[in-house]
Amino acid sequence: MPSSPNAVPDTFFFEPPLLLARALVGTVLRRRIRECWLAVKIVETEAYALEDLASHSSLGRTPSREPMFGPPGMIYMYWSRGGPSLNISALGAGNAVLIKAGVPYFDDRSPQETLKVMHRLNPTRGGGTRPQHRLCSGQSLLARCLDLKVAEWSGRSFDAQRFFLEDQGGQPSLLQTRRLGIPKGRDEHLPWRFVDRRLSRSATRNPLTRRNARDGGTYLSLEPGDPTGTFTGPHSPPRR
DNA sequence: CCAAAGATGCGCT
DNA sequence: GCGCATCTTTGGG
Repeated sequence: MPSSPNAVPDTFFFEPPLLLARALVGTVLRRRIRECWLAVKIVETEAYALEDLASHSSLGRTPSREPMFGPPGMIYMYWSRGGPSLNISALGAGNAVLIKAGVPYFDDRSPQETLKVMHRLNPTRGGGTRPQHRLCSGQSLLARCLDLKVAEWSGRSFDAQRFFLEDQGGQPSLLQTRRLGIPKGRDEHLPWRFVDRRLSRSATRNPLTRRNARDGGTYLSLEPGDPTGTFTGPHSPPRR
């Protein structure tokens, strides 16, 4: 028998974007494909805000960006550079969290054999099988291996029948650092990205697996219960 | 048309 | 593992 659904309550999403981004790391996305429940544990997120030059919402309110302005917990998806990306609206109009990377997750509801389905949904360019730790180690890879499409999911809410979020109760040790892919002058140095330290090799480029200058070796350590991070490495430039 | 909150392959260490 | 060039696909201008 499958275990009973354990979706987070709507109130889970009623947090400002930085707190929600932090809270989301370690939670599990459940996605039903026919009779099969796929699951991915989130290992990396980024926060975006209305008054944040990197955010889509800062570019103005349009129909496709409308979910970012909706109530907390709305799904916002967009397509960029050849792939889809999954976001969840946070407390405050225009605020959201980008789900940046994950790892396949298994339990009674989502047994090991579901891995085959995720591999089939997200093959390499040549049709080959990815290493398991790289199967959903990026925002588009994650959306693909859960079969989440912009047209189908953007503007919707989570749904206990097909796609929902589950809190596993763990508080992973995190690092907090700069977001990726933000152009110069667009609030690129805000440390609004959160990575599960233990699973950092399944995240995108980060200070634990890469040493290049774009992260500047600068990050914060966030331990369970810490209200704020502890600096590790040189200081980053101040905002504006 | 083309920039974009990406991904990949390749050459090097 | 790391850095960079190249490929990708779409919506908004």
